[in-house]
Amino acid sequence: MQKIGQELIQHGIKPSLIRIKVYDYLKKDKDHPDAEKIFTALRKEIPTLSLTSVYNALKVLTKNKLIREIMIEEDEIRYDGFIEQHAHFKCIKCKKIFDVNLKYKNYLKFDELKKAKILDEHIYFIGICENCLNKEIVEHDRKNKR
Amino acid sequence: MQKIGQELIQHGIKPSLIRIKVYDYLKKDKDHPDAEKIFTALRKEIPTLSLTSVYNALKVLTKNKLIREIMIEEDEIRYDGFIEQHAHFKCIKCKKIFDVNLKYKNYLKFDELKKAKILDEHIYFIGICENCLNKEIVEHDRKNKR
DNA sequence: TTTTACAATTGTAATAATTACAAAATTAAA
DNA sequence: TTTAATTTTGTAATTATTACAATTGTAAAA
Repeated sequence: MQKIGQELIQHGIKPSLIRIKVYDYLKKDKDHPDAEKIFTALRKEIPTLSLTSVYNALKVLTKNKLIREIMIEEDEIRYDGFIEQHAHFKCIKCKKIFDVNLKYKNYLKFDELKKAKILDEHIYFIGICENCLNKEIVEHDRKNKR
Repeated sequence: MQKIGQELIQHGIKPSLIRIKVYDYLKKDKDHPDAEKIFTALRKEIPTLSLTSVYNALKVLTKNKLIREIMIEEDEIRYDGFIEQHAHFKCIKCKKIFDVNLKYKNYLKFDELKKAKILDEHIYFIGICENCLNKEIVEHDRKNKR
């Protein structure tokens, strides 16, 4: 908690309670939550909390590169408390986003990007996760049972 | 034009005028337009065209994998008439999306995805393109000129 | 050709996540 | 303590996309 405050300061962010709590929450919830989920969770501790404040905190944290926005399907922004290079997999059934470890090459060697300034990069997959696939099989068997 | 109709049929899409025109437009406009831009362009030929119809056509084409949706910044869907594997680079200044040729390995070997069903994958970069970088330099020089 | 059925198109209204903005509260500085 | 600056809150606005019902168009059957 104290340590998180330090981390914010090191990244040029004034460590207000909300910012600390939002960042702390993102470090603990590995499911890549959206603003609403963070809001609902933190409201239990901070009853006066507003959704706008959560968005504000997320914006500041993103701008200072402590967290990352994940845009996969267009109707929501999800947030990731870890900025180390990794990819994502989003299940279209359960909407969960999973981390995917990915040690890939430095793409900057590609001609088209040589003279551009790269600020961010993202790799993601969309599909159906193992768990939801199994559910589908069970469902299918149930319908065709004799 | 006839050929495009054939292509739709081959992908199980009934080749209506709007669907043909939308797909044809996407094949020609390499700037990865959004629905609005397509609508504005095609309206000149088809005065009765509605924006909803453009969205409908784009949905059908996407579902049948003739085109691809590109979600990079959360406030818009851009469309790509080419489904061959490639990445994108979006400039945050001019909002253009560029193609990036990318011959990368088959990621499916990664453990996390072994048992999942992958339907789609996407790689993109965000930054400032060469052209906009140059503009910034010019602007900077102009301010500091002696 | 007429009838019928079905699919495509249109127009309007709804949706909903995010942002804008101004007022209130809090914190830091003088 | 007073003042200034920043953070937080609440409400309203924004806006791309979707839902939906009505209309139009198309193609097959009689």
